Amino acid sequence: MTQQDFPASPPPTMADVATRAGVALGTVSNVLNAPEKVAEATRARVQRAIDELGFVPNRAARVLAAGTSTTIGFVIVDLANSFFLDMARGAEREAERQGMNVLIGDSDLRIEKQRTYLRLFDEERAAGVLVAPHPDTDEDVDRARARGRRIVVVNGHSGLAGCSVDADNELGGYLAARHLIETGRRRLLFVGSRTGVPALEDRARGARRAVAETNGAVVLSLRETSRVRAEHGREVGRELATVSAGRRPDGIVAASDLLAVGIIEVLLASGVSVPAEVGVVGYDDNRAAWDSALPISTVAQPGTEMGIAATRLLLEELRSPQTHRHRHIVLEPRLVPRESSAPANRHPR
Amino acid sequence: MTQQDFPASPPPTMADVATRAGVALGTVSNVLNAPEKVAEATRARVQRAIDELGFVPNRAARVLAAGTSTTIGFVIVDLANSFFLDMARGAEREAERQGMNVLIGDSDLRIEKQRTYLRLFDEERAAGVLVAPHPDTDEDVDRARARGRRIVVVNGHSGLAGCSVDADNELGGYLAARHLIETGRRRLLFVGSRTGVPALEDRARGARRAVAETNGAVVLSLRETSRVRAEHGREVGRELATVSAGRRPDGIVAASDLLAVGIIEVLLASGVSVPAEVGVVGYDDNRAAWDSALPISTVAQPGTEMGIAATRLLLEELRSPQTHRHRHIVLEPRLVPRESSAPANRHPR
DNA sequence: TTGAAAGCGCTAACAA
DNA sequence: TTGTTAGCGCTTTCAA
Repeated sequence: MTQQDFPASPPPTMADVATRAGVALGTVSNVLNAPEKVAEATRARVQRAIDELGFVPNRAARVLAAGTSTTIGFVIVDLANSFFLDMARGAEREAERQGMNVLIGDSDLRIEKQRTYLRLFDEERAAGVLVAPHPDTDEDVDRARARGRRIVVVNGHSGLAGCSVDADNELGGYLAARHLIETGRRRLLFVGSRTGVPALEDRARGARRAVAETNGAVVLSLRETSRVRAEHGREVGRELATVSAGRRPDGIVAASDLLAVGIIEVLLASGVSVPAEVGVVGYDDNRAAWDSALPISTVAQPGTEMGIAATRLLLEELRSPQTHRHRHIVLEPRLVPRESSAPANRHPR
Repeated sequence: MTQQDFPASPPPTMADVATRAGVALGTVSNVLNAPEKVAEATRARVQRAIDELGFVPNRAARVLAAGTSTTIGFVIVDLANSFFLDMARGAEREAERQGMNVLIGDSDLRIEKQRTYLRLFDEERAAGVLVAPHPDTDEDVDRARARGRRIVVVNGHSGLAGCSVDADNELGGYLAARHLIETGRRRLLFVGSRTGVPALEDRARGARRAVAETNGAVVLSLRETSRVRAEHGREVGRELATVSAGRRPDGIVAASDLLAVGIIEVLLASGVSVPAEVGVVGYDDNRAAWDSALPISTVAQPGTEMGIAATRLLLEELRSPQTHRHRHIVLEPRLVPRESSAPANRHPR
């Protein structure tokens, strides 16, 4: 275990391999890219030279010469949210199946970092790009698309000039609200609505539809929040705790699990019983929200499926650019009932 | 919003920019890489041409010509484990500070995928590579290093010929065991030991040290498991549930949070009270383990700091290859006491 | 300060 | 089946 490294000699090139194997440069290239064009004996000899030299082809040169890459970039708004990680998993699985690689850039909720990675993949001439975008901006994606980059937007905003894959947020909101209604709640509150964020608007709309189906037996109000993290939930929780029980909502649809966590935390601390007095349903089935002492009912998003679908769309577009028509795929979420919305007539724990 | 894309004309090159701006190719390159060498008027003219054309430099060509890249690859064994995600976050933050980019390859616990990504970054001639490796293999990393690739191993195995950053697992095991002893436990069990996995051996050794300090007042036994996921914990839990209370361990150090989750789940379901009868401490502070109804005490790993340290080591090595001496950095974990190990004389909830 | 030209390592078309 | 060669788009001398 000596400290001395091998001298940093430049890595061997194809020319080195060719010399060593006593063949022409093009033959080495063929051994790598079209082995069937090379006689078995030659192939073996070249392969030996490759192994002996530890030759690793230079991808930059390959991309430059061939003008194509096998790398797909995935720009992800927030890897800590397991919904997005599921997408990445799905994308990688599908890409691998089709002989491509996925590299992940984590925007970490920052618009500048999203821009940085979009730009990076653009400069690298990635075959194509998947983006789970920051909610507050389309422009970077639009700009890259205008420059001819192939981009599929996952969980983004519709109406863009390209393929996209989304979850059915209207249905998710509907499922959550209907579940609360079915478990006996009559005064619903949707927390986390925000005009201008289509996903949240859709969820609120779905909740409204479920309420409308009751023909007035159930009422719904909306509460905006600036963001959808736990701290914003706590703020809402504090408000609710001051309301008299008779006027307080008895069913809450939160726009995210973390929001739900915050609300529940404060309610419980204030002596309001969840789910007996107030039922709460979150959104995302975020693993980071499983923190809560009380398991949170939630609407699980089809993350893995979305990643797979997006990758398929992208590869389809890359492989037949002329016949390709942009598509907009919508996948369905799934209600996951847990403790936080258990029926009021049941005694939890 | 027409379906018609812009015709897929090839992206503009530096030559196009040069022509449009009426300057030479090299001048455009200088505007991008050494603006101070170009007269202001020329610079502005070139910049205008760049903007008008929507020129994005081709990184493959740049890497090829310059022989250097600004991209760092990070091969991560399991992104779903928030410990590793924290490392990625740390690495990105530090890399960004130093003008580099980090791209993530998720091995997803599979050795072949780790190999694929190592190879990919090698082919791309990434400036350097960070690896949080799969526990069962060094060889791929060793091989790449032998070929002269600069690699820093994070949370890996020591004794490798290069820089590395690790958490102090011995200390972690010590902290967990001492905490249990201080909260009144006398018969400790370390679950998840496995010979051949240094991190786990170290934690067990730390636990042993804490017990040794009691001069016989506390005893420790070890229980191996094949893996450290929740299912393996459940198996152990079932065994413990059949043991009479007087002979059962009253303090458990689990090698992972998920292991702890599984153990606790079965114990509670079997009527064994946690933490009153058995105190449990997990390891990792994994967000995915916050699922548990009972918040798990744990040893939190310094993930972010490890990512930062690893990136610093890598960049230091890249920037001064000759004077560089490999280093092995060890960072300290931190005990996070929660419900699962609350003192026996306290009545939880 | 700007321009011209020689590669960087590879692919692919064509010749032998 | 194998060899030859012209680029791919950029950086980087070296001259002008």
